[in-house]
Amino acid sequence: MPADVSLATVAAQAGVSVSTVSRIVNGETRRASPATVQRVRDAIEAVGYRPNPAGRALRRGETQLVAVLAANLDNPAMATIASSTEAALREAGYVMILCDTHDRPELQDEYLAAMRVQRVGGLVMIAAVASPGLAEMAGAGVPMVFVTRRNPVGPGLFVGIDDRAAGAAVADRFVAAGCRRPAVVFPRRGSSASRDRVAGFVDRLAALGVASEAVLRGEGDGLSHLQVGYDGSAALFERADRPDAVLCVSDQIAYGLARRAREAGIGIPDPCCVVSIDGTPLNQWVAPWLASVRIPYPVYGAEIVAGLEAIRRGEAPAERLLPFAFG
Amino acid sequence: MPADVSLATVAAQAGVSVSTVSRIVNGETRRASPATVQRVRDAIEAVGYRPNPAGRALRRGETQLVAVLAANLDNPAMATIASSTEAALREAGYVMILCDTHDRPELQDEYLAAMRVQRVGGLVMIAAVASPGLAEMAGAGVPMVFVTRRNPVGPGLFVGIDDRAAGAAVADRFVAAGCRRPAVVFPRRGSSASRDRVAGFVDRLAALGVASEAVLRGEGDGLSHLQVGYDGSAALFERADRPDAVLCVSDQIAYGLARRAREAGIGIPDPCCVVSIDGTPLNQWVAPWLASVRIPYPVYGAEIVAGLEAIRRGEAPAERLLPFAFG
DNA sequence: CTGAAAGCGCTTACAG
DNA sequence: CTGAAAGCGCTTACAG
Repeated sequence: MPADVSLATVAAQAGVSVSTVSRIVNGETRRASPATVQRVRDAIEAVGYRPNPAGRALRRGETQLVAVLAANLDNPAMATIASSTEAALREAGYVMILCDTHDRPELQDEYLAAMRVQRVGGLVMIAAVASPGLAEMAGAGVPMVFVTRRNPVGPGLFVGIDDRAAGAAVADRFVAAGCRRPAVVFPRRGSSASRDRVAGFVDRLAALGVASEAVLRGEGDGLSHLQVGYDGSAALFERADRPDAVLCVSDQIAYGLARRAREAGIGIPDPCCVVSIDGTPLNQWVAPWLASVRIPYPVYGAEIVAGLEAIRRGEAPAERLLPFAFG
Repeated sequence: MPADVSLATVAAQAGVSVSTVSRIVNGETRRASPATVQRVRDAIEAVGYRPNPAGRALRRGETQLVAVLAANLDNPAMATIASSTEAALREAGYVMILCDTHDRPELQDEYLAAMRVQRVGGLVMIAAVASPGLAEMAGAGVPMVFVTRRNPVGPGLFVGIDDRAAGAAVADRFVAAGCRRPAVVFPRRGSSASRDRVAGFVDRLAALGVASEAVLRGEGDGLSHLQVGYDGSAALFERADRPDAVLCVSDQIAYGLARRAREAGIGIPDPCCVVSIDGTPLNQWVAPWLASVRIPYPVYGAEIVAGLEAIRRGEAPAERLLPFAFG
């Protein structure tokens, strides 16, 4: 229905000027008489008017578009964040542009530049990677929020969990369960999130009397956490003194580890229990043997949008740490 | 870098009019002298000019935006399609807007209307549902392609596989393997894809001597195929004459069935072998017991964009059926 | 081969 | 309380 109805159409229908209609469309109602407001609203309704975003964007120098740059949409956790962000943005009147950077700095920069040209009203970086353009962008005045991973090249609003605390919680559980040989599997070229989870785990174990050197570490390379888990756990399972409890810093790493365990004939959770940090719903279906720290990804969207709007209002960007829990 | 550089900036720099610059930017080079073309190109380079999409959209009445409406981004197959579509669109100079309809007609219509207002240059419907607005949209002249599910309310360009043939291929395999009690699990309120897979399976079995009545059917409700598999397989496993071979019309249904089998203490693939249609990479990691017909989702993106551009060129929309294979 | 001008739809000082 | 006018950046007949 809206296609050729412009402000002018409404103005003609209501018998007022386009200026007046524009003001009312934008909520500037107190400067108009109640009768006019009503007449204009009726006219809008009657002709089915919806503002043309191009006209508005041209004038304002900014669109209702918000770009989400995600490192890897094939990762279910990121797909869930993207999905919840989409819903929250829509709710708030924005439209989501989605870009998959494949964790590659050049591609991230290419997108960043393209989104600048598009005059997006905000930028959501899910697992951002360090890149020249990222630093530049921060200075451009576009509201930006960093999800899951902190801004690798500067300050910035962060939405995520307390990663150190999550790692520590797993350490507590292992010790409480009487595990004797804890291990952790993580990506070698890790993000702030991975690193913090590992550090929180190791530090808490140390505080509880397990020396850092006694904690086995399995590192894997590559973008795919499935592969990281598979590769990173290989050495652990070949040892004579195998671990009896392994922390995987993501669900996908746990899936990769499970495949390795299967091939090595090692049972999970007995004799080796596995805990991951993510807690994606899929676990219950395909990995019932897996215990997890559950991250509330479905609520990330709302937090991200709230953060974006806080920046837009000029508030000082404060971290938004969400609660996690075993489950 | 581009932010306040407009056609006028370039024109001043090159010492020509904006008309001339505009033409050259748009590839209209043969009407200009080679010297001018060169001068303008240098100027563009020098000032880092990139056309402002808002100005262009306002003038042309159409943007470089293409909207992808997906029924459920939490479904890995759809996430993979979305991801490959994003890459192909970017390659072709478009920008992807992503919307999650949650398989709900009202939400789909809301998005359709919003995308119309945005003046998107194309619409990609991944698993579209029937809705009033969908029929309307077809008449609006926006290029549209239907992925996975055919247009439920009319004609339209389809990108997918030959679903009947995929079902039939599974029937062939079951018969060749000497299975005696085949079954199929599918969503009760299914799409064209589900229905065709089931029909292809049943018809081929009939042709091979297994009467349609002898094929056990498990149906499940709801949007989640995980749940569909869990619910739909319950009755199958309670029977005295349990199936020895089950076709699940999607990977997720197979995951759901597996959970049920686990709880019922039934082994897979022995005594009951399971085949699904999807063949997502995750299978190898979390469901090594699962055989699949593999659908080449990573190439969907390129096909979708090719289809969009064919429509745009005014070609008659022909189906684009992609090859599938066991693996 | 090139440029001046109109107009896409919107917002916003400014004048009244 | 309301409107005329300018201008955001672009494209495209039209004139030369």
